[in-house]
Amino acid sequence: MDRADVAVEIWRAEHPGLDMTMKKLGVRLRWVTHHLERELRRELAAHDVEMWEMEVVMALRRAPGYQLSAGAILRQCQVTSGAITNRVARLEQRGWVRRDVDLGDRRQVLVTLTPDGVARANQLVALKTEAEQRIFGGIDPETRERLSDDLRSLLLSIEGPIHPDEASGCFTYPPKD
Amino acid sequence: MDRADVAVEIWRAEHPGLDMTMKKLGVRLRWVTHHLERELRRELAAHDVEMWEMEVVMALRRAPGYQLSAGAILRQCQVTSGAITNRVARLEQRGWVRRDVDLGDRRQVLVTLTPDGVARANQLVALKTEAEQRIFGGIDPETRERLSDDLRSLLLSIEGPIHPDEASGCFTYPPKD
DNA sequence: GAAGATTGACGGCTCAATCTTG
DNA sequence: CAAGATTGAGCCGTCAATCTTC
Repeated sequence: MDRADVAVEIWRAEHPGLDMTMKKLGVRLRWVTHHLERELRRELAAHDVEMWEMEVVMALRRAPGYQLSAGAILRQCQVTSGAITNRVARLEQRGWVRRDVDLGDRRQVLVTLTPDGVARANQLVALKTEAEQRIFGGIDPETRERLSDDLRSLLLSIEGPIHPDEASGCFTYPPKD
Repeated sequence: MDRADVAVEIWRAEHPGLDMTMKKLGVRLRWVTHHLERELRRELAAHDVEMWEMEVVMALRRAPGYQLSAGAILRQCQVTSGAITNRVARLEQRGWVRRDVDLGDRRQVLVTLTPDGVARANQLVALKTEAEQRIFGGIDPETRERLSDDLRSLLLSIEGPIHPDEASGCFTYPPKD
């Protein structure tokens, strides 16, 4: 009997016979994700890092040359362009990233991790891994892999496959609304 | 090849042999949840409702007598007490809820759905169900149920079982931090 | 003193408007 | 005109301090 079972009990009483699988699935997804983020937030807070810093730094850490355009960052972080402008500005002030105009297309701004930024990013990888292990370590590996595979199917059904070739488009978000 | 496969490719290249299951699991969880919330947000926006309104109203809709203490709402919505005070105040202003002092324990405030609030809540149930079907409808029922079951195991391993008897404690959040 | 709710300062995000470049 | 980034206004959440009631 988990949180989702209890939550849908009221609906089952009102509308017996209805399939509650999707409702339960939604509740469980939200809560597990919530716990994961909470755990990560705690881990980071102990090292004076905040979630938004990690999101940007990790996106750059994965990029070739530790460099991404502002637009590419916003697609990975799932926030608006205004938010990215502010985030990058704050990171620049702390000396973790550098901002340059793209000479090929002067509308774009290229954000690059500084050596300090790379060092910081490498710390964060470890912290993130610890948080993940603390949250996901409680179930047996078999269940964990099945879960990951099924979530993969679901994610594919929502946003379709990602082609690794189109490096720049890897994380592009569906058109707009 | 989904978003998670692409994202961990850089780590696989740097540290071959490492188990990436947990990392992928984390990425997929966050993105699926993100899509679910985005879909729900769009659905609600079309009816001039915002997420925070729905969270509070739905929590009350499920409660016996459509009534919950401010603290109970806070535990279901996963926000701080200050946020709840504001949310309830705004809902009260729109006439969806009523606020009364608990006569049994005058420290507590009891929040109750008004008839207008109940009507509104019933609309929202339908909207939420539509969003869920749009997000979860793309995979076969078998996978969906397995996914729900495995997430149940994971959620139980994180927060333990919930006893339906302790009605008031159903959604209580672990001590503090 | 502890628990529950409220308040206000502050931070970060969204949104729309604007500017620049293609 | 379209695309990318920046700006400022407004909203909402967190956090810490405060007040009331147990």
